[in-house]
Amino acid sequence: MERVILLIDMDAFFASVEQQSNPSLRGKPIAVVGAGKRTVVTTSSYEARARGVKTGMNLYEAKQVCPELTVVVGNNHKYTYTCTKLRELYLQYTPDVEIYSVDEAFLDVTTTEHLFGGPLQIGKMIKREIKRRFGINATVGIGPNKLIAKLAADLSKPDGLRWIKKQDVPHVLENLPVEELWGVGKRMAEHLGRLGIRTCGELARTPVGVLRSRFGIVGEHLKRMAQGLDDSPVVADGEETEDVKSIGHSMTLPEDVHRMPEIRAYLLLLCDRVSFRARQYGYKGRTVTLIIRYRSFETFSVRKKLDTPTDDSHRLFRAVCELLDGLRLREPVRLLGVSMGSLQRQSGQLALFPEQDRRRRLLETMDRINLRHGLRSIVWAATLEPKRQPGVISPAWRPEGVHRSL
DNA sequence: TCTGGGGTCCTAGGACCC
DNA sequence: TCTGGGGTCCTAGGACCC
Repeated sequence: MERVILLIDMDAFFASVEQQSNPSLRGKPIAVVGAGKRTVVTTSSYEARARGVKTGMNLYEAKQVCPELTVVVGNNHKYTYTCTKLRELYLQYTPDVEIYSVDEAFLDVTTTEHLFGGPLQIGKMIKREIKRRFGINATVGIGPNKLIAKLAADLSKPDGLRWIKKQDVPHVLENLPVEELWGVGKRMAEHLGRLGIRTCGELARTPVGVLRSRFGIVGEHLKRMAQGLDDSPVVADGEETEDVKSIGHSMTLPEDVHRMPEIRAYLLLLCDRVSFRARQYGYKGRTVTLIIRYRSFETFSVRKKLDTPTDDSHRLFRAVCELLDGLRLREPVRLLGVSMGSLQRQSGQLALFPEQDRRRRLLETMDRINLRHGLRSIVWAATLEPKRQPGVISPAWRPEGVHRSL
């Protein structure tokens, strides 16, 4: 059966939520940012976008292009709450709801659309309900697969509703610039441009052999996308079959640091967060990555593989310190990151040695306290030193309970 | 006065084994 | 003594997404 997929995409989500909860912000150019000094624009209202404010700009830049800009420090709780409520709304139309990010969701309505008068009707109803309950605009894209649904939304936002039917796909794609495709960024577009390929139509007509020799496996994928083909399923929350691949945290420090004890203190904090999350998800990791960004913004990473997987913050920390000790830092450090990969599901077996068992019980106790009384109620003494204001939630965040593989 | 944070996937070179 | 090639694992980096 031909599939019918909806993509619901909130318009300027964080900014819209802020304008809704504070009426004095409505109709004004606003930007939602993190709490620290070294922050960037996470989302800007359409009024701000019209004046040139873009996601990723630092505050100085944003104020330059739009002096009347109102800057709002983001409130994570509002966005996560709204996201959770939106999910409940979507579930009224189909059980196949994939929360793709905090402000985007795919709905597979193939088997339920007839109950509601068709895909466009569902799109209209969802838009109306979102407006009524939350006061914000959403764009709905509809297509025979996720790729086209996403494209339909991108082409009709803000406050849009568009259905690209299967038979219309070639016509829509013919003169569409390749970078409009989901997965084709600036670099790939430049690459294709040098081959004389600028539109999806041109890309679709390029022999697959040419693309494969140039881009490898990605080339075959490009050709399929340019034809509007995409088999990827809508994966409902809780139905994920794939495991998480990596867990990491990074932070831009309030000030550049060069003293090793300070660097280690930040790293212990990061290791604590990473291993805490690994334990919550029930994963242990073997690959440990240390990410460093210098004051000059030069960024690099070093990794090592452990003999056995771990979810213990101090084992992780020891590995990170070994990586650090192997480096000669040439500049003050602006950002530090710790990531764990090669994850495997925790078997839950008892530790071989009593010492490990005691350690595990200690970690479990700390985790319980932190879960009950709020994160970082109890921490290792060495992590107390560095202070940092929380930033705005990443748009890729998903609410607890709908995160994959929990 | 500069430039966030969470991920996934792919590539390429070197080590090592058969 | 000198020659080969395939496969896998590991590490570093980059493109891309929200």
